[in-house]
Amino acid sequence: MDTIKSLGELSMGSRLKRLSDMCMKNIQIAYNKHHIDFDPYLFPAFHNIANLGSTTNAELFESLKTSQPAVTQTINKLLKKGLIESATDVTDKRKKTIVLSEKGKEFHRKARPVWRGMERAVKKFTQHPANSLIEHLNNFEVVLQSGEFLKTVNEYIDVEMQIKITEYQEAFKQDFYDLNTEWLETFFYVEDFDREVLSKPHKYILEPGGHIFFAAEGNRALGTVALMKASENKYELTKMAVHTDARGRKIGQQLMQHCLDFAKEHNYELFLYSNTLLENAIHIYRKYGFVEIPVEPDCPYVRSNIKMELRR
Amino acid sequence: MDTIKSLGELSMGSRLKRLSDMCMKNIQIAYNKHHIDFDPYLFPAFHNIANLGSTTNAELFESLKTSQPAVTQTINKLLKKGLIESATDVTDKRKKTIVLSEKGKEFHRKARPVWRGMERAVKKFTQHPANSLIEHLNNFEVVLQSGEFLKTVNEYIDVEMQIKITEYQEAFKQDFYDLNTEWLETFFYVEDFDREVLSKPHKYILEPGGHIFFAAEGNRALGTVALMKASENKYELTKMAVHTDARGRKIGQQLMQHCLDFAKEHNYELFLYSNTLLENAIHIYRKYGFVEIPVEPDCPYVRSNIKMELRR
DNA sequence: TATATTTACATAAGCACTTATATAATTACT
DNA sequence: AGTAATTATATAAGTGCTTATGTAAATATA
Repeated sequence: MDTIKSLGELSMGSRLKRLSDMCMKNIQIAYNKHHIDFDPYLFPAFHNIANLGSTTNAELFESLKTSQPAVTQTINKLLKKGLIESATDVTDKRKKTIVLSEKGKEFHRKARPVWRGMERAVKKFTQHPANSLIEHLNNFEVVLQSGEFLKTVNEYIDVEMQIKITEYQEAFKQDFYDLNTEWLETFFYVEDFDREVLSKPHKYILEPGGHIFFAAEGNRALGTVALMKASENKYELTKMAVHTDARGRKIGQQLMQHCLDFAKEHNYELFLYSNTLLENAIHIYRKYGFVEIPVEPDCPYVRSNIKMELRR
Repeated sequence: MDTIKSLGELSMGSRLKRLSDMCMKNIQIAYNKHHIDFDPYLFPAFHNIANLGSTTNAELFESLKTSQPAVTQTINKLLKKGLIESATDVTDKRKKTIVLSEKGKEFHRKARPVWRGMERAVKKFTQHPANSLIEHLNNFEVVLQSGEFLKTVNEYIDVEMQIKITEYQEAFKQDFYDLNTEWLETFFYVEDFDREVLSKPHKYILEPGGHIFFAAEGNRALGTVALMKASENKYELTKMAVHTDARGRKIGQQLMQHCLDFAKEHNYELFLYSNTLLENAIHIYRKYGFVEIPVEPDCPYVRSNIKMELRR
């Protein structure tokens, strides 16, 4: 027995509200499952701010079609979450200029595949012909209630978040530089020679016969690694870097496995330089079959105090 | 610029909520316009209680598919409005038996044409094929925002509430009795002879060549009037009564106009007995052309102190 | 038969909105 | 130029839901 459903067109308002609640709840669960700290109610406002670049309370009020206090309240929530920043306008002190914070921009990049997954799932269950609005609502409600929608959302998000290892591509040139300098800055410091090599991958890595790979989520590079030719079939595994907000997704290991497969296929012998400070990295190297060998006196990296090679 | 709309499937939750709010607001306006003191949010619960006859908190919880506290809160609102009554169950003191109050039943009868109008309007704008849920929502939102929905709802409600004057019909026999005794009880008292005549309209009015008319809203009689044959072409206008909760809808005047038209067509001369206490009634009689004439000594009604006839 | 568990309903607090109103800063008007 | 009107945003209080928890009555269990 379902009164609201059986009333059909007569309780359209309650019906829409109930469906909205169910929809929001499902989306919230999907966010949680993928460790996205976000609230579905904030989405339209956040998306709008991200799209406009810089906006104001009044502008959001205009495009969100809610009440002006609702906009103020939403802005406050986004501020509290640290996803946006606001400042009083210089020319008009009544206005507040709202922009995404660094955290907000980072979040936006991170959440994009999740949103793509959600959109695809909603479309799957709602983009089909029906003879009335109620019929559409009935259909959608069934998949929301049965858990089928949630299952599909999660599947689609997983697909969208899937990491693919790709060859070097020009679109990722800047990422190659950024990903590497980021961790260098964290653990050591970026030398001029690093900058030179990282900004000219063609000259220093690809043209001499080496390879660069990226771990990409959609069109976003989350990690990289390079194989630099040392001699005829000896290659140095280097320039491995993973984006900080992609930690825990085993991207380093996927890149490593790809290099190993690639090396085996082409009959390459691999070696690498590292530093004992980087315990996690070295742990992974060992796990994948690298063993420590003596560092030669003329080691090219000042920061390296350990050399390893792949035991075949 | 409409962010939520342009996001399409991606902001389905917010979209449904916004539409629900718009829908509820429109319905609320329609209620107000027709002087129905009701809240669209209460509708599913109220309808359920009316349909089940007697129910409990738990039963409503089951069929409304909301949270149990929401049911309690809704029940409290309905109690506050006096539309329902609740009592602790005799066999299980935890339970609360909920039934419509007299006011609730009366309201239910009164609101029925309004609901029919609302349902027809929603169906008009949502019962058509579309290729996706979003398309349906877009279409419905347009008519909600433009005011077209509201206009149609009001029109349809007006049609559903329209009063039609009908000949005597057996289905309204009890209404003929009830409508008349109700006002007699209010102003005077019901005599045995009243009961006799009102319960046997065939014997006392129709068979002697008289007529009975009803003012009906759908299948509900809201008012009645009779023309009793006094002599060959002289008829007494009598038994005029209008339901209390239909006051202000000019039902008395419609019945009166019908009698005048009918009398003219059949070349009847009309007269009536009344009481000067009934100021409003006498005002209307005068307005429609009745003028006071002397009451004969053998006046058949004890309660009448005034006699009027139609100046042709 | 006494205690634990379950059931039916109520209460409290929170959330995302709403309307009504306040508070500044800016613009219009005479 | 000084006051009034308008604009941009904030605050307060209310609404209809939610989840979490409380309370009393009925039922199960030992």
